[in-house]
Amino acid sequence: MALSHAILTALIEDELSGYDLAKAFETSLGIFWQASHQQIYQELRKLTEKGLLSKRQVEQNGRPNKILYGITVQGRGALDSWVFQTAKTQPRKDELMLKFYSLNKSNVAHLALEVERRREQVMQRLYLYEKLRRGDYSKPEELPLRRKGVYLALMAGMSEGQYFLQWCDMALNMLRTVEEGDG
Amino acid sequence: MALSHAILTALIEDELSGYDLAKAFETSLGIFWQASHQQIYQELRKLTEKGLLSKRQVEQNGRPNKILYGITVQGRGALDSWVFQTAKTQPRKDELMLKFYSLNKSNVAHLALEVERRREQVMQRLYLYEKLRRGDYSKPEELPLRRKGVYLALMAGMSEGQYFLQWCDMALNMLRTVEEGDG
DNA sequence: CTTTACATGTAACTCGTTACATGATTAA
DNA sequence: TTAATCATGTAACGAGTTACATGTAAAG
Repeated sequence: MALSHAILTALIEDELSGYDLAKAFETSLGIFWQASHQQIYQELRKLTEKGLLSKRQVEQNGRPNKILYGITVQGRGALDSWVFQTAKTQPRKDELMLKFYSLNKSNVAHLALEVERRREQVMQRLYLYEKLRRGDYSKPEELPLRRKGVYLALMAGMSEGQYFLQWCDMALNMLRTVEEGDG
Repeated sequence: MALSHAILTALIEDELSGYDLAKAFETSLGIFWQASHQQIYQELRKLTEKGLLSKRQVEQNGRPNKILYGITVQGRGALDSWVFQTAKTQPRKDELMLKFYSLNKSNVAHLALEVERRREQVMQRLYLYEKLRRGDYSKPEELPLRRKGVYLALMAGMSEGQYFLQWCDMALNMLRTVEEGDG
């Protein structure tokens, strides 16, 4: 049930459209939560029906009109009490890692390729996070409290990425040694 | 659709029951994939219907009879070709990290507590992984190829856990400073 | 002329969780 | 006698993905 809370979280400081939210899930919010626009629009409807969000149409010229959603008083209440509920450990799933349990002579080259591809993706994410860090989060000590929280999430995302890059290098080394030795 | 492949993966070397599989998802396989027994039994039925698994009853005395599942020739084929399909990046979701975007004076103490609890859970996982590493994976160079793959997954799980412990320490430090400063 | 960005939705389906359901054996 | 381990399932619901559906404007 955390998508609803992720959306409420995104609306703490600004009113956003469904489209804006979809982008937010690709950037800063996206460090630890993602959602497709299809999921977002359905959830926005539910949250509005429950009175946790308000909506208003915004006319635009040269562009499609949009609907801006804002968090209501009840919405803030729901978000605040959610923070106090104990989060259960998020299951960690990764298809690529699962594939390594099937490592054999015929797929070792392919898996090396997939690791390289994934390494590239993680590098791009890290580049994005680094821009955020240098931008709004360059002086963490001086940030208001809420932003310090976002900073901590950003740091978690960055160090996870950095460890992954190190793992990639080790794995690629091992895979190449195996390929040469067997190949 | 990866649960089916996770199950096939677990059966590469041994025949296992649904119950055994549930345990496997809590230990070595569980590093990067988890599933409940309810999910497992349903998936076993589907895989058997598709001819990717075979099953046989095993009579036991003093214990309930069990059903052992084994991978069929078609099952191995499906697993092998799955490895060659490009894995899409697994979305990374974490409710606890999401909560940090709502950090404020009234919840800072609670979030510190949740971080401590999570730290403890991760420590326990690391302890389990360390036992595995010292056991079957103490000499990675000498492992057969498939086991080298499992070793790499294990290393990924371990370094992810270790980064997380470091992050916890940094986060707890920051949260305590804030509590003192504001409290 | 083609792609990207802007903008919002529905329908069908699959995946995953929670609750329900049962029952024997062993260790504390 | 209480909890843990062994052992297998169904039903209902909620979460998430994929496919379908439409249309304008700006940039290359």
